Amino acid sequence: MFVSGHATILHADLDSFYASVEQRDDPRLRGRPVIVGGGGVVLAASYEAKAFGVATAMSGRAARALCPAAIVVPPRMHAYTQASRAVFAVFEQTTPLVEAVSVDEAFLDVAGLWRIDGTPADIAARLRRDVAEQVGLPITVGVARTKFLAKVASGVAKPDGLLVVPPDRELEFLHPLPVERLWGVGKVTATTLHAHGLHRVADLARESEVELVALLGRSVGRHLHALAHGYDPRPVRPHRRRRTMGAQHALGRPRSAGGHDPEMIDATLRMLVERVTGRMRAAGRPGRTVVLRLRFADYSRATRSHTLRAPTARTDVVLGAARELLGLAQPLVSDRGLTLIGVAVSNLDSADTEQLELPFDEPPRDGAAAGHPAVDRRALDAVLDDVHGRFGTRALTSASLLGRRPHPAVPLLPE
DNA sequence: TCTGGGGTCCTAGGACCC
DNA sequence: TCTGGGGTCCTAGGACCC
Repeated sequence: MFVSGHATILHADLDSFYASVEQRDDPRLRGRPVIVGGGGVVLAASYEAKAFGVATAMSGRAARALCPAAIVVPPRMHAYTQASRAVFAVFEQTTPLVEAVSVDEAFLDVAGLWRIDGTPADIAARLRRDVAEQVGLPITVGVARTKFLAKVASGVAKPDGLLVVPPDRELEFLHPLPVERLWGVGKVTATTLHAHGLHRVADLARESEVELVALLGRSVGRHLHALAHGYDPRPVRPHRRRRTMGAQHALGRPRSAGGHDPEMIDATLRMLVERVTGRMRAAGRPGRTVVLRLRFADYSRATRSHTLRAPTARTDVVLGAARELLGLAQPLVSDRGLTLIGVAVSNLDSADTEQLELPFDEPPRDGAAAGHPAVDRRALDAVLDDVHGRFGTRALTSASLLGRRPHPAVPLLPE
């Protein structure tokens, strides 16, 4: 067993985030069952509502049936974003090693703060107090030696709690828990495990890695075997960058047999692309792969993607690609009836890379860009110097892309 | 329970290159 | 000419998370 090291990782998780913000901002909602809902679905439920069985992602109708007294309020995304920023500011003032998991959740590594700020348990207690005083929201913190155990600990400690898992008592804490508590065990995996008589983490820990891999596949099998033994080497990684940006919209079931009006679908597509590319430009993150997501009346799904030659955040370019992809999927659309449409862009770069463009006099044909008659050699050298100065030698490696894939607007990508 | 909107990671086959 | 192995990129689908 691997029990060396101290419990220095915090998992901080705001309780029923959206609902807590609503209760904070409207005293009449405090102590009462509150549902934040939009589009007929529960986005968040206060603990008073959860006591009736109301859960996130449940349909509004089902939630009202369980808890007729619940107060339903529409979401105020802007308020939640503001609250999230304020909470993350408290995290950052605790330690620079903050890894955001979502708007309401983060890992903090406090290993280096022991001497100055006290034990991790002290730091966690202070963090909870600071969030309550400065932002007015309840937050639960789990403290353990690994990210996974810290996360499980916060889950067990909810709501408004604090739980430390000492390194020498990890398995004692972990093994009685149901397998669904493991990060990465969802509906499908849980069903598979149950079918083989595996219900608790202890059951999992008794299986060999080979057996779990045979049952669940290489990645999931290995992952769960490691977690069941308390092994999780993943470090807290601050400043992780988003890899995709997307937007989607549910259309509802088509009324006529012919499906939704094509003009309405195109307008939706345009709206989604504008939303995504607007966010990309604001974040300075152009991207290369355009992904169209579709869902149909029978709940089947499909994705179609296209990778562009150069990253872009331009609405017209992304919209053009998205329209082509929709055309590609037209047989499915007319066959099954469209109920949801989504656009995402992945392969995101940083803006610095997009601005570094090589000024060709005319689009080069085949062959290496360097030395090509259409290329201004001095301009190329200037760009390479600039790239080298900004990104170092790795960027120069990337500049060889030019020779392989000449294009009028090829960016120089630092890998 | 018939489902919103935003993400991450893994797998697998085919194209293509060396 | 036949044959092999290794690696990367692209596309599509699926499980999972909040």
